[in-house]
Amino acid sequence: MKLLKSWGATGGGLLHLTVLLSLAGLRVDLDLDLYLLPPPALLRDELRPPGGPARPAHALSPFPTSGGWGGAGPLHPKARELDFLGPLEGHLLWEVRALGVPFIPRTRVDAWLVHSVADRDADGTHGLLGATASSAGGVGAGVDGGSQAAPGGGGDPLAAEEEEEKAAAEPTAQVAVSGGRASQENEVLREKCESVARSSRQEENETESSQEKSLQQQNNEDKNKTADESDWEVAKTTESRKEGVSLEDTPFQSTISDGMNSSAHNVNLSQAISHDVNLHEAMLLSPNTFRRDPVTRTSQTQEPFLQTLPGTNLTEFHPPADNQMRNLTSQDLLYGLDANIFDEINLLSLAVEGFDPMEVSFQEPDSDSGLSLNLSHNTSITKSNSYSTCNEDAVSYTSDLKNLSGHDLEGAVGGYCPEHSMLCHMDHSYEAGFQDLVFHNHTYHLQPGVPEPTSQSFSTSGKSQKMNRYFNNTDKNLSRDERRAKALRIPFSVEEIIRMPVDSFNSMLSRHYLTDLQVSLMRDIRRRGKNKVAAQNCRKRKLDIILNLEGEVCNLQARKKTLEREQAQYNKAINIMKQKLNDLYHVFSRLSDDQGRPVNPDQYILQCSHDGTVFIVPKELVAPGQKETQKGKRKNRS
DNA sequence: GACTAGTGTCATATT
DNA sequence: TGAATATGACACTAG
Repeated sequence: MKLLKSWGATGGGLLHLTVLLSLAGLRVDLDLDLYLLPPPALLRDELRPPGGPARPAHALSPFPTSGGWGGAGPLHPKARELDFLGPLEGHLLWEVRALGVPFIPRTRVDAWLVHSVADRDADGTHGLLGATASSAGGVGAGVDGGSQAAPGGGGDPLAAEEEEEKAAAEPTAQVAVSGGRASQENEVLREKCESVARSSRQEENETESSQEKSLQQQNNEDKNKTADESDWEVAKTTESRKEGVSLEDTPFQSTISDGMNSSAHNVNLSQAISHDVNLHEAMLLSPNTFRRDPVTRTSQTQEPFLQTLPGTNLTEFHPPADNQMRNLTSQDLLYGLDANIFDEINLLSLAVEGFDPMEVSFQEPDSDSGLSLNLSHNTSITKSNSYSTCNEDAVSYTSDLKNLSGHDLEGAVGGYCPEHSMLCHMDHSYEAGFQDLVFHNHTYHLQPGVPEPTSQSFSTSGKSQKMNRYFNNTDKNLSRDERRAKALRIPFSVEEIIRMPVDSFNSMLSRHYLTDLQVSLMRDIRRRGKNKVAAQNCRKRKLDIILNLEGEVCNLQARKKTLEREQAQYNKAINIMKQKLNDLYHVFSRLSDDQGRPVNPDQYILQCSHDGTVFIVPKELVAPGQKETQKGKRKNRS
């Protein structure tokens, strides 16, 4: 459904914003023509009902108010720094609020918007998430909300309370509150809404026609839907002509509000929706519902809710790719603005004041690390029942849902989680564990099988086992550190964290806005990663040393064998030499002189010449040195 | 079920 | 002094 709003009377430059709204698994494309408004005071005077009371002071946001809307809501923390939303934040808030429909945040800016608008609804009677319709077709509510905090905005607080009570009690009468000058603008607005709604319905009808061809089973449902849409169109047109445009008065709005606040999702909810059903968003929306109503949470299941969406082919549902979703949010929401700025904002939002990534952490089911940060963040659903009482939590909560659902896990670590649709099939016991996971577990890893004693984490229940299995299945291809990094939304890959030089690592830590927890985890990842590599190298080195030692032993054994062989050969040669000498001595003993007498060995010696000739020489003819040599030889022979 | 190899991690020492 | 590296010890897992 596309709605077009324009503030013709207020004039100004045209700023076209396309806001992607998601409602109970229904994606609602809202085209907003926002004109740069005149100064807030002028706008308040122009749009506020004549004599309309300002909102009571107790409903003011605790956040610092912006200058753009005169206290309409808190500035995005990064908006203060970048000053990009100064002229826009109030307008955008107003537009979102004016729709009176649940707004599923996709980006930090979205979360902040939801948070801001919810904060503005501090009285608890309004709000985007499951709140009842804003008063006076949103116009009055928005203006009043903007004027309530305006310096010198005037108005009686008591009267404002009465007005709000009256509006809560008589929603239909709220239109009259915005009468007067606003009625003329409503008339113009109504015409534009009708024209855009017609074109939108035409597109939807075309889509339905295509689906009817392929999905014959849904024919009846589509026909009913078309009929219902016609009825809704007639009713809306008639009602609008009677009372002016009031988005909240449409069946769509009322149904949405009812659906958000209770388990009843009647058929009207599907009347104004497209067939592009996002089950993941439906899942995301469901916790909002049971978050507001725990009783309903336990009694309501997801599937019946989905089954109440006629024309929705759940079996053929294909969740949109995450990049598509991101494109839709980053482009549609901030269309016309510098995307780089908002990319930076999304990155910077990691360090947004009040946003604690630990809130999105989960218990590591299979980690054997003993490191436990044991942060004690008491953010809980019970505290978030009223967004106006837990502002920071509101932002964190929306972020948590995005994160855990896999939608916003597409950072450098982990990437897009294609299994996010699995969440849509979880029963509520699972969701309860999911809830515990989000809001009670503040450790990012834990000894496997060892329940966290101080945590109400899901690890201590059957739900937690389901959750563990889910994460094990979902991230089983990821390392523990990768899962941890993904849980903490660290915008760097584990490989980068480990591999980059220390200078680059430190500069990276200083350049980016990272929480202490993220920095700590990154350092742990880096330390563990390097130690892992070191351990691998160490083991490899140890193995190499062992192998080298084994090779050395083999070499030494071979050397020993060689030496033994050489020794044997030498011994053999020595024995041969001995044998020759013995033989020679035996010949020498048989020698005789010229008279035939045996030669006395004590008087003669054998002397070898250089040419091998052996002479028998009398000892008295041999030099003293030669005599000693001959004596030694004789001793050896003996 | 015991055993073993491989691996991750931590604590500590060394560079 | 801090970071990187090396290594022993322990726990866990898979075969």
